[in-house]
Amino acid sequence: MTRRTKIADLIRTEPLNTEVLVKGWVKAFRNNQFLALNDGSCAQNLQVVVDFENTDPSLIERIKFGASVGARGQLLESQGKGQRIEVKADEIYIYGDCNPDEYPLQPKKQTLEFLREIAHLRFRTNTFSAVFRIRHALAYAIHKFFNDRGFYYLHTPIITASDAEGAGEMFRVTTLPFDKTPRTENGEVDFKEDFFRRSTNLTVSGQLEAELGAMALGQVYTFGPTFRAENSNTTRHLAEFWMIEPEVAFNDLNDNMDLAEDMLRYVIQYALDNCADDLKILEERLIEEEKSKPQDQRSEMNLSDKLRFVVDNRFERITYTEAIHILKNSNQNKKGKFQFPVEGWGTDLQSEHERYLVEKHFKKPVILTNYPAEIKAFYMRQDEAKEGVPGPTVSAMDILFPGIGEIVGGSQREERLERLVNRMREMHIPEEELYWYLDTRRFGSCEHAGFGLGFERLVLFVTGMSNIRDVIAFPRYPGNAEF
RNA sequence: GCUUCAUUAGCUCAGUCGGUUAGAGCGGCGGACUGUUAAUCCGUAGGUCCAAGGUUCAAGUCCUUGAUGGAGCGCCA
Repeated sequence: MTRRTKIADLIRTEPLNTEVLVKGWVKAFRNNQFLALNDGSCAQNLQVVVDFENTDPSLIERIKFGASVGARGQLLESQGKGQRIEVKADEIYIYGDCNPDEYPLQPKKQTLEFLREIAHLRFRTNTFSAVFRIRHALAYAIHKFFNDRGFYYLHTPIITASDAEGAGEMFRVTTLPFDKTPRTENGEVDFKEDFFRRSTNLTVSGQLEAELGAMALGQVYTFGPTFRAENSNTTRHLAEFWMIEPEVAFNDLNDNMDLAEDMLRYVIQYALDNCADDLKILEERLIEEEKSKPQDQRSEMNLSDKLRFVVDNRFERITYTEAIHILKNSNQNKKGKFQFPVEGWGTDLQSEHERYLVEKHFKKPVILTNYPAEIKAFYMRQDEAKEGVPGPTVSAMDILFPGIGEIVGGSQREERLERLVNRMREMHIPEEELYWYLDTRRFGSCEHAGFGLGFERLVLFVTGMSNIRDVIAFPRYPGNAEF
């Protein structure tokens, strides 16, 4: 009995003139004779040559686009031009029929919007199978990067009682009945009756818990799902997404930037080294897409050039204050071409400003640092006053990528108890609720830093896809939790 | 949440100034061909023009409201 071989292995080892058994799905069936088979193990299809004169016609009839089939036969050098090897089938097996009358997928170009509506089937397209193989490779590369550097993978809770993380609206987690919620004497919902005996939510960030781990394990990272109940309708936001959050004791802002930059460069290089075929599929897709765009909107670099460019060049590092200066003096601003004119120091940058810095001015990834304290989170380390900087700043850093915007947000953390508590009071963050966080500053506190990397934004960049809903299997966003 | 664009065959789209019976390509189905590469060739079926209301002699086409989808903005990773 021949054992099944994966197509990727056959293509790699090419065991010519041996009997093989392959199983997969029909991608094309030409001429009643040439069956293109894909089993998901790689981007390439394997050609199976069917001896249509000596095969039961009722069997051949069932070889339809999308059907699950198997073939047993000799692996031979291909007589045709498009491929090196092929299987000359002695036997064809039909495992699952696929009625083309009802099957929504067709062997032709389909819009991403249409495929999103049939996300349960879109894995079967070349584009999405490539995206999800690359997504896997990137996830693996991230674990490898951190593991090789002596980081510990820390699983932080998905359900949290703290709503003080300040990273956005949260989804409530409860087992209380909606029709007759238990009430206290004051008429408020009585969370003492709830599952956890208190109000709980889905996490918006594992950072605070990661900091706790870093204060003993030294270097930790999280890689898990994150939930934001914001009513965000953009190509770069999801209600449920995956985030990587390293946290390192004794690191300062510069170490933090180095770590983030090394990591991004490493994982992108990993994709270049290990996902060439899949990247090629996506690159060709992009080239086709570009053709329908007006000349001035076409990008100068193709996908692999863009990735190599990021790997080969240091990111530009500038302070928020310097960025404001560049923006104010830009021709774009002077000519009034920004929809939002660059205001004075202290307000957050609009995405058109970030895009200008990354895509027009520096033409490479940019790390913006030392933002005004006013517009950043309470836990970020307060900078010493500096000449030429109009107001208090914090040791924050945002990494901006072309086409994506913010891909990483991080900071050196405020390790000085008194400063941290003062800041929390100013920002009305309840100290009692975060006593455990403050304990790290009470006992053996030290300099430390970390950041959050939006995994889907990374996948977006590497795959060259344009909507974040197309780089996660089953996207959750306002009004949509299908599948 | 705001702004804006779209919604016509299974899919992608065309449909002129409001005017007769709404078209194409791909896909499907039937057939031919048989070393093909999104095979090719011939034939064929397929429509609640997103929904409701309105204007008009007449609406796929104009107006109002709503639904869904895209893009941009805000919030951020």
